[in-house]
Amino acid sequence: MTQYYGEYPKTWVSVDCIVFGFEGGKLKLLIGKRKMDPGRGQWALYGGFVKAGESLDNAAHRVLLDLTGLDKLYMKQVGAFGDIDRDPGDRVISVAYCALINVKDYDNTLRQQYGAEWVNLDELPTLFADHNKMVKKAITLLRRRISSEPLSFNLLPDEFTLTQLQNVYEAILGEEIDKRNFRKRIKQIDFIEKTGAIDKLTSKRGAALYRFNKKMYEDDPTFKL
Amino acid sequence: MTQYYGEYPKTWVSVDCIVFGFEGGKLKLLIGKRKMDPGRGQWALYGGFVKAGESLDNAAHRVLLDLTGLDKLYMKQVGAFGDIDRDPGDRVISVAYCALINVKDYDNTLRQQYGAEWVNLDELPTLFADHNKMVKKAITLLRRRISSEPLSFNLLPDEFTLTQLQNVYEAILGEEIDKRNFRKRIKQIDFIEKTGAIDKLTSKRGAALYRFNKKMYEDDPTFKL
DNA sequence: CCAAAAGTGTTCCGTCTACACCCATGG
DNA sequence: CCATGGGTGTAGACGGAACACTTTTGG
Repeated sequence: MTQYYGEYPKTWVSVDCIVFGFEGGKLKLLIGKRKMDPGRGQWALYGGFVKAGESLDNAAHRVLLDLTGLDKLYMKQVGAFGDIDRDPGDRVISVAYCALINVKDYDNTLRQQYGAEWVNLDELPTLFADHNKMVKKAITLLRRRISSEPLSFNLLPDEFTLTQLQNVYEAILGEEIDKRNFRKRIKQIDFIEKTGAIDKLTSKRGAALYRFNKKMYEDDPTFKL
Repeated sequence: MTQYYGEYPKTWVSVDCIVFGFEGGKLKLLIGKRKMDPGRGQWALYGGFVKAGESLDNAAHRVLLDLTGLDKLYMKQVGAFGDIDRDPGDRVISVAYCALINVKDYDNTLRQQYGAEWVNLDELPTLFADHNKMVKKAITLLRRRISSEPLSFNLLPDEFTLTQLQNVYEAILGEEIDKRNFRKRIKQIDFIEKTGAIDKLTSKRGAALYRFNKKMYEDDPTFKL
């Protein structure tokens, strides 16, 4: 059957999905109770074993769909975690993936069906195996990338106010940003465009709604916030 | 034997080592002819399968030592490559690692013994499988990290001239840097210290030698070049 | 009428950039 | 004596940081 590598040992390889969400000015993480031994019932990232016929990227998408119903997310690899004892069950190499969504885009009924929970990042419980380590690395990457990649828009509805956008940046960077400076910088960015619509939900006065123009971004993907 | 995950499929997992070197103002890559089918005789990164009892990090170090004699290098994970057809032999997931050394620190006799070759990065041949893709990603990471991590010193002898240091930056960033501005910035960095010695090899006048003070760096690892 | 969030400019300071000449010496 | 690489300072532009008040309107 195997032509070439038959003599070499194989290993279990899994993927774990780190799904960040945003709501109420806070960054959250999607976790669930582990449904498998060992560690059954423990809080954990959504993960599963990689099948023979699927790429790592595909495995990450499949696992997330199977376990949470979430589909078609933009996912980015965080890295491979390969310590011998990282998994208490057996030697498993795991590749972590990271995704960002707006909490409201994940239907609550669906979420409950799957038993998924949003928890504030600053109130994160101890997770199964080395999952906390994975989350930590994902946040580091996120912080590094937020100012040069248009990631924030994944965490917001299609139309958003500048205050919401600023909240995302503050949540990810973990520090306050001056409102006037922030808005000044946003104005210079062509691919964040005013829609003309007004949001009346969050304030009495109403706030202008903006939109991320993907086409315009792809034409000129250079910016610095 | 296996307690928990017996029903799940296993996969071959390998590590591939990207070793960058620096010499004569150029960034180089260490490659060798593949000694295994398929692809025997093709240029390739140094790689090998991960054993049951070793972590990914350990596997990377072992493979490099076994195949090149290089030991105790600082290695950083580049990422996991998991496309189904990335390896023409069979389905293998590979984790790429990256290291930096000074070409002169790799004894030439040893190098020839192992059949390793330094090739200029801008004259890189087509490598086995997706190894070119790995190298590309490693360079991207390197560029991103060079200005906030003291990586450059791995590519130089213990004592180096400022011109050499500048050459490293230029080779990695792929652009020319103004000499005066570069030296001005270096002067502000405490952990790059003048040794007092003079290098008379590369110029008639002689150039002051500098050294990376690791302790000082660890005391205050914040800098920006 | 007042609480709550939206919106708006200017000044200052530090940082980055551009730029050209003299120095020391081995051959 | 000259070719080669080493070493040095300044002025102007630019960008980031600090900072406070007015507007709108629902309740």
